[in-house]
Amino acid sequence: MNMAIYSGIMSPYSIPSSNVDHSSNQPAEWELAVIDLFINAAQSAGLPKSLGQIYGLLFCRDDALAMDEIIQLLSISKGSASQGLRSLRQLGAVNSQYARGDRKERFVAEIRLRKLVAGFLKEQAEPHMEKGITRLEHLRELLSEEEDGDSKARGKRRETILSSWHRQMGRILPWVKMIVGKSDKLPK
Amino acid sequence: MNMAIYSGIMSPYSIPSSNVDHSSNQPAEWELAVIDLFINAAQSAGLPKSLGQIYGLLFCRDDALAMDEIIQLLSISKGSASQGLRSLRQLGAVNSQYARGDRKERFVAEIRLRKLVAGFLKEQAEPHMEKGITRLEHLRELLSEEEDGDSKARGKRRETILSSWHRQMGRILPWVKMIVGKSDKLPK
DNA sequence: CATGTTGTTCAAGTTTTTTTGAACAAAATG
DNA sequence: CATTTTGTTCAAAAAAACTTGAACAACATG
Repeated sequence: MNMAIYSGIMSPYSIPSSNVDHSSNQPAEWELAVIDLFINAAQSAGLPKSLGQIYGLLFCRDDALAMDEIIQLLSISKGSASQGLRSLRQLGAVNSQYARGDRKERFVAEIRLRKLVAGFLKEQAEPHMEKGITRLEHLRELLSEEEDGDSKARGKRRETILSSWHRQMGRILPWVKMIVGKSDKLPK
Repeated sequence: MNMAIYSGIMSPYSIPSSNVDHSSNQPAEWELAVIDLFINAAQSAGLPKSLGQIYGLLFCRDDALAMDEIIQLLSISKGSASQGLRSLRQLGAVNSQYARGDRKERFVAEIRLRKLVAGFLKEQAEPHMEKGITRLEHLRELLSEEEDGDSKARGKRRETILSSWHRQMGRILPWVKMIVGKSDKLPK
């Protein structure tokens, strides 16, 4: 860690006045508001709070942050930070860098909405569509085993509806990506 | 509970034997599979399991079901049924009917995907977009109070990005409705 | 208006999800 | 290769979400 800064003779809390320590600046009020905004966004997207928190912090900063800085700034545990960052990376919401001569991995937020949406769809929506196919097949199997009668006929009608829904939902995803993709560069 | 059905003495509410009691038919195997499918769909949309369960059951049936039938068929509590049905109605996923001369409210599933998606967006997505506006305003306020400097400038850049995202997300919703709206009648 | 039926509410119980932190692994350093 | 730094894992604790059921409200019926 930053032994040079915190250990030794210097009192633990003294900050070299000439050298502002960007990384452990406590979040400004507006940053806390942004973090809060992302906490809410995450939760409404069915993602854990800590994901929103971490992403929000990184979103606010210009410089990449290391894990220990994130832990300190957000007062979260090592475990949450590690797992949270892994999920965010998987979602494509965070990218990591290695500064040369530095052992720490540092993280920056992906701020292109297109990428964020694409990652979310790929990780969240697509798996469900996949699972949907399997389930529909299972349903067809069960129906084929059913003895002829009202129930079976009714089941077949339902299977038709579900297939149609599945098809239509599948159509939406590419469109969403496309619409968000447009004007990714901030318009003015 | 269904005293009328199960106890012999009270005749007024007994059901004529010639009339098959559709409503308390235990779900067929394929129906259980459909219910399970909706349980999963609900959970992946961030809705409670019981919503999926109830909707799934109604989706399978041609005839409207009363609350006590739902409770019996799914083995859930009165409370869950009542609250679940309320949420489903609010989402526009279920409609209720009153048969003449019957005190019970009976429920049927809305199966037009267009309506389902519209209801979901209206109840889930739109509120978040609204809240987003408020939060962005709050952020602007905080920033206007901030003293000039790097932090404020950075905050303003972030505010610009968030506004742009908000605008773009707002654009998606109508499109989704439109795309799903098309070919609502099952193609083929 | 007493009674039985239907539906709602909400505190308490249950289940599920998320977070924590200590133990462990990996990798750089001297 | 012993030590220090960095990062992961996972069992247990904490928190959040969901379900239950008993008490209550509303209302029709006789």
